[in-house]
Amino acid sequence: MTPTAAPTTRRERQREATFAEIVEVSRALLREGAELSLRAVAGAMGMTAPALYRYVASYQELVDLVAFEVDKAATARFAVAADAVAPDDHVGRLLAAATEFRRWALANPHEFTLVFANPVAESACLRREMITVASSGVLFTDLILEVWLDRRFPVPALEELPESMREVLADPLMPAKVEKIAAEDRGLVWIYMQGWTQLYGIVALEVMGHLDPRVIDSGEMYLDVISRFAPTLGIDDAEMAQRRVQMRAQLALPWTH
Amino acid sequence: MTPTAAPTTRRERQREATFAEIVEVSRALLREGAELSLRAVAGAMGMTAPALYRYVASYQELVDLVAFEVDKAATARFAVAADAVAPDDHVGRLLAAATEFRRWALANPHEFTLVFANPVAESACLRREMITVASSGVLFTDLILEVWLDRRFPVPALEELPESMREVLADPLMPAKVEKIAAEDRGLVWIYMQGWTQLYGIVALEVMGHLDPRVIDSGEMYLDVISRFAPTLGIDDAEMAQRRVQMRAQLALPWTH
DNA sequence: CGCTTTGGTTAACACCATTAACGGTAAACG
DNA sequence: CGTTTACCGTTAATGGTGTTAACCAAAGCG
Repeated sequence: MTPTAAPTTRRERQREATFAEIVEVSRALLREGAELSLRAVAGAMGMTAPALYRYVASYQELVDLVAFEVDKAATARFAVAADAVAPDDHVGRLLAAATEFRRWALANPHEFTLVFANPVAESACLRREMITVASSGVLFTDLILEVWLDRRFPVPALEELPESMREVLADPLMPAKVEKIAAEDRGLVWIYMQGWTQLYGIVALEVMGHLDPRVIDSGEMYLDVISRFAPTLGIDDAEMAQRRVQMRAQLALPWTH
Repeated sequence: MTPTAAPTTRRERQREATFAEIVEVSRALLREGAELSLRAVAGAMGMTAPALYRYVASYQELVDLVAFEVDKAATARFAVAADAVAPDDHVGRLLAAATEFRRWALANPHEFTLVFANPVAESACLRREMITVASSGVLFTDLILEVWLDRRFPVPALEELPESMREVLADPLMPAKVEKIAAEDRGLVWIYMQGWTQLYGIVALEVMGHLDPRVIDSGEMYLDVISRFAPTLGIDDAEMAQRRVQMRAQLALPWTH
């Protein structure tokens, strides 16, 4: 999947195999509710804890690694949700991915917390760099770009943006895939950040439970957030009303308990 | 502060004293970066860990207790920030409190995470009930009510709200202080939830670091979120432009490192 | 074949929450 | 006032965590 070079030698092949197994077992562990621990991971693959230190430098590094992989796997789910929509319905694809993001987060709070509610400032540079290429980030930037290429909704000019943001938009750290966007259209990245803030906010709030449980279950606040942001993406009220009824179908939560 | 009854007897007085000390020491511990642990707390007050079980049932209960107290203390800071504004400038007071919320969160990520990024679903009922009377919640509902009593910005009628929300607004679980609001004006609670979602979203995102660091430092995205929500509170663009320059002064972060 | 590197082991350390058994002291009661 | 009792602390022990050190076997390589 991610061949850093040519892993020709047998040693390196086996090494990467067990490395992959470590991450995979870790994911399986916290998918079934257990919490990540070196001993548990090692035990699940017939090893003892200190052996893992031949592969990861510390527990935190394992967490970062798993977080990265979980993000990748989750993003794949968002993508299939988007691809279930007609390919020329770009707004529908974006909304489907967003709704699947919420659904996934509520169904897998552990994973969500691991990836999105773990302070990255404390983690090493490793995590920092990983986030700049976070799969979920590039997916959503892609989907928004897709919508914009279709609808050409107004995008703020660089001049009307906060001064300190211009250099950031010129070379954003966060996702990537910005090269596709012309310099004068970089205001689109600002809109992406706005949207990501909105989506992250409501989903994190719901996952953390800092909202009336009934509001969470109904998903109405989520729909409201999306609806209020819709005009920014060139979606008028009439269209959004229709989109809402579509989205409600996808809102249902597969409660695992 | 919270006399459940008459703590006349000497025993009960001393008991509540050490109880208060436990919470206080806990707060001091994680304020200086260390993380909460029964041993650390006990050690800091010249005791051994098992002794704490005379006061708290479990580690989780201590965490909940401390979280509640941290929220109370932080809310006090938000309140003084609001009170530093002219008492008839209700919007100014609300914005000052919100900005102080962000500043506090970024300066004390540990505390913020403890209070606002801890999944409450997993905690016992204790935590659940506490959140329904969370200090920060009642402060912000009060401030918004204050603005509304002054400006009477439009509030959605119950009929135009999502159907499932009506009973929630009639008797919301989250903050409190809803009794002040007439039944036909309960749409105001919906607006409060919208605003809280916005504020929580951007602040949590910044604290967790899932945003370009330069964007966080500048605070521009925070200002943008507030600005986009302003019209809902009856703040027009011209006024908000003025408010922004006021807010930038308060934005500066007292980095402790 | 011998040497080295790699990948595992066990033992140990320091920390954590939690429980059980015990003791002293101070309040409460007759 | 004396006795009892309940409270508040202790130490000891259990089982969990990440992490390091010392050691050892096997695979790779000259």
